Amino acid sequence: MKDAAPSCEPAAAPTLLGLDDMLCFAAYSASLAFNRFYKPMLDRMGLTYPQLLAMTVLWREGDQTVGRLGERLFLESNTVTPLIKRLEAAGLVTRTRDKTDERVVRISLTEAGRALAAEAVCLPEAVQSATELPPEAMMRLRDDLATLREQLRTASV
Amino acid sequence: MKDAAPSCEPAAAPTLLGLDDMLCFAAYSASLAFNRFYKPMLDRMGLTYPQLLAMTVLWREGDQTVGRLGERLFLESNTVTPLIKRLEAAGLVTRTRDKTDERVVRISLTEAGRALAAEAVCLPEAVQSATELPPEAMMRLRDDLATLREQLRTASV
DNA sequence: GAAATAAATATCGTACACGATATAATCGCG
DNA sequence: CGCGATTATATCGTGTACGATATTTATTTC
Repeated sequence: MKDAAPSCEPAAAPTLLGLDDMLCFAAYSASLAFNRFYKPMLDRMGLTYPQLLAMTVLWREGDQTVGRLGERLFLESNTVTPLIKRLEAAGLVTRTRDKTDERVVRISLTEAGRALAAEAVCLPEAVQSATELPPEAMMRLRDDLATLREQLRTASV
Repeated sequence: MKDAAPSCEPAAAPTLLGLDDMLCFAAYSASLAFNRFYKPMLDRMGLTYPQLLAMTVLWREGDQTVGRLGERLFLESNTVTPLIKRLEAAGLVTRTRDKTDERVVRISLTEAGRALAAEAVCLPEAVQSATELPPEAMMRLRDDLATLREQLRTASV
């Protein structure tokens, strides 16, 4: 049986979990907490958190297309397009149509965008000192979350 | 030294992390993945994901004020108020001003709201079968995320 | 007990997420 | 070559998040 959407057949003794018992809420609230933790630093950089992620891809992996950037961030064009337009309006990236395939929009860093990388290197430091999590524990948590994400992604297809 | 906002003093050898090295991105993308994973089930229930969380608190902990609900979800009134108003419009909750303190809005489940709990019990099952994560591993991941959230929260204050 | 203050909720503007759909360019196939 | 299908990006509407601020009610303080 190949059902696309996860279905519900009540278990033997199904229990209604409390908020603090739910893995999804732990991930949700931790993600929001990261956003708030970064906020003062990102404000100084003139970026939002999703914009930081997009810039990170550009800093580390060079020019991107809208589609490729969406693949990296797990977002669709309806989210990426306006985000990139705001980065363009801020003078951090340029958007140019690919000459050989006019459907593709190529995103490149400007000098200002490249320069901003210098201010981003402190973010991991801040996380490290805030959590005081040993690097190995942090890496394990990160990898566990990445695995979880992939399991949820492949399960819902 | 008691600095409110996390500051940045470049480390000895600061490195610009890649997307997949960042714990914050792991949490962010896992949280989005949960949202997408739940979506088909939540659609059948007529709820969004944050609405499910609010309903979960009401199911498990009874009537709530706007403020108390915000504390549980780590959200402010500017997010909770419109969310609850949509639940009210859907006939799942009622909003009544507290008689003894007219500033307070008390949120209560309607019969329809209470009945919806029956459909929510399958969500943990779906997560379990999608991830095939041993209960102990799931609980550890959940608790690690809760700890991380608290560390980020107290650090940014 | 009236003014200042604080507390609880709500409103507004901006920026995501995302389903649905539109638009435009390229590809595939007869 | 032509035309339907596919691909890449963009647009639109709804629902969060959240900073700033408004509004209403309660509390404090003089």
